[in-house]
Amino acid sequence: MKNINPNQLLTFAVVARMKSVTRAAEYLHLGQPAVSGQLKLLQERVGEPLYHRRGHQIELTPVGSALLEYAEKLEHAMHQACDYVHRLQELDTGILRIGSTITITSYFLPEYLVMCQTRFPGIQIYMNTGNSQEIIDRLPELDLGFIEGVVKEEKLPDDYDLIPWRDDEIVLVVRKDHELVEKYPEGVPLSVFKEYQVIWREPESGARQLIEETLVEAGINAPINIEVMGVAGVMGSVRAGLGIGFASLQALNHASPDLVPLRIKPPEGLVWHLNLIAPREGLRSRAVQAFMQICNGTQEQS
Amino acid sequence: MKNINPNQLLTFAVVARMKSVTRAAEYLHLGQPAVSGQLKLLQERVGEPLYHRRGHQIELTPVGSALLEYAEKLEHAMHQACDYVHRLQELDTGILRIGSTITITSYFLPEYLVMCQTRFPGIQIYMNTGNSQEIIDRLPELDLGFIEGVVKEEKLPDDYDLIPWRDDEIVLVVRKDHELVEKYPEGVPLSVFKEYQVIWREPESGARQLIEETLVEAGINAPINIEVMGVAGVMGSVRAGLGIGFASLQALNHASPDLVPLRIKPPEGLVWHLNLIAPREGLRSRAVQAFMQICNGTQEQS
DNA sequence: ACAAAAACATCATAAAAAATGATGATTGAC
DNA sequence: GTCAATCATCATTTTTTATGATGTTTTTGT
Repeated sequence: MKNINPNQLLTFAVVARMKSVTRAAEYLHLGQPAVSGQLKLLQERVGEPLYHRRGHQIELTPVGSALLEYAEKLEHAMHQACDYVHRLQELDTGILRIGSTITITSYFLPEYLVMCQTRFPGIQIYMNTGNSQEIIDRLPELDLGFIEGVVKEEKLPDDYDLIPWRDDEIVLVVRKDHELVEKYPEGVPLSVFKEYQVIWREPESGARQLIEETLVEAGINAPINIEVMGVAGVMGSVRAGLGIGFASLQALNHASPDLVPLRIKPPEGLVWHLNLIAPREGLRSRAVQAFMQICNGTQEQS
Repeated sequence: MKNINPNQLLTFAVVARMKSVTRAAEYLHLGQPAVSGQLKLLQERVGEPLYHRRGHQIELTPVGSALLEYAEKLEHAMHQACDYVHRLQELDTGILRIGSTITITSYFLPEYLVMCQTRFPGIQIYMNTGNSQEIIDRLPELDLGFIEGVVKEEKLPDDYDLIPWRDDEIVLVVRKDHELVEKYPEGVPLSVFKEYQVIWREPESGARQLIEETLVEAGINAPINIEVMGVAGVMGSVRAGLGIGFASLQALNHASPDLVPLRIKPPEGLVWHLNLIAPREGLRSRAVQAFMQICNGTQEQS
């Protein structure tokens, strides 16, 4: 003999509440014989009658009403689950674990995070900051990663894609009164890194790595005397007159006006690419899809 | 698009717990593709992935583990319901609402009630005492009725049957020192009801109705001067010397030895029939079936 | 590093379950 | 007593679910 089927209990709960097979059937968008059949099966499996006809209505036996309590618990649990799924589909809930580098976290992401929170208040966002390698290592626990520069595809878990996001420019950061401002108003040559005291970022910094690669390509060997952690540290040192620094152009937008950006290696400048690491298409949660759309500026409306 | 199916959630719960599709399939006595298919459907309906393969194991996404909580609630509710049904089938639970007349309640049923409680401690018994008519009227709320004498079949709700249970004898009750004891040691004629002061039961009493019918048949017109409620009342009055009474022979078994029974209308005596009113075969709860078997003395062992 | 084994996905097909529509029986109302 | 409403039952069709075979990926053992 077969076991009890949850659907039969759910059907039974509706019938018991409505006290009518016909109305329960309507409620469930089914025909009346379908409901009758389910009830019959349920009673066979329970082994005794759960109700009997009392005129045009239906009356539960004691066993029936005892079973009803369990059926209603089941109904409640089922309702909760459906409700959760529904909220998920409406993006009224969800989790987004983002990993990103210091620079992106500080100067690029905030506006998108705000947009996401505003548009989908139900989505919980967890931020996780680290250098590119750390982010790649933590990918399995992340929904979305943001890094500067390219990563060899084979270094990514292969159900993740590297997707170009935005382009940005690395610029030299100098004090407004620095001689370079007058000397190279259109942009400085790479040689300045050899000729001036440079405030370097930490070795893992994407910006520093780009500069170093570029210098190697140009055959310039620049000494590294001063090294500070983070964009803010560089800016502080530059502002204090310790030397010249470099940073993402975006970072300069919100800096104090006594620092000015100078294009490096004119006329095209030192462009770098910010990339997004996301699960392959089809493996993305709705929250991820939503955030990616926000990042691409192509928001749809609900 | 279809809605979520409880079975899919239950399957998902097992897979998540086992962290393996294959082992979950074994646990559920299904093939592995069946489980894979259910999971696939569930994910389609939820709209995003719930897990991903991580080597040979399975790892839930955040949405997956959130949904798992609901799935486990569902599983728990389902388990409770199945458990209830199972206990029901083992008669470890159940309800028995019995209606019976005063006489049967007091002198016939107790031993069976004790047997039932001993054998099936989980069954709850509710007793309900009233005269035959009251019991018949309350049948819809009862599981089992016990009455004396016959009821016309058409007066019963037609999903109930009248089933002969035991035979009993109505006897005259007199004091040990009463003259009738010596005069009619083998049994008294009906005429004693006319010639002696009789303590009558209330008019609804089955025993009284049987006596009255018998007297009418015999053309004897007996005066009714004293009327008391219940067997115990009759016995008390007889013991006090107020007159003679009548009662079920069974009632005399447990009475004090200063009262003696005398057969009425020898040699066959005044036999009456105790009947049981039960739902039609197939409409009986397991508890009812069990109690009926106890009443018939044909107990099976578990 | 390579082969074998284990775990899961996918597909076409078979089996089982559920829904339907038609019909009959019972009940309550007028 | 007739009519309308409600539920049960049945044969049939539709839908759902499970299966067996096969392919892919990951781990394990040598």
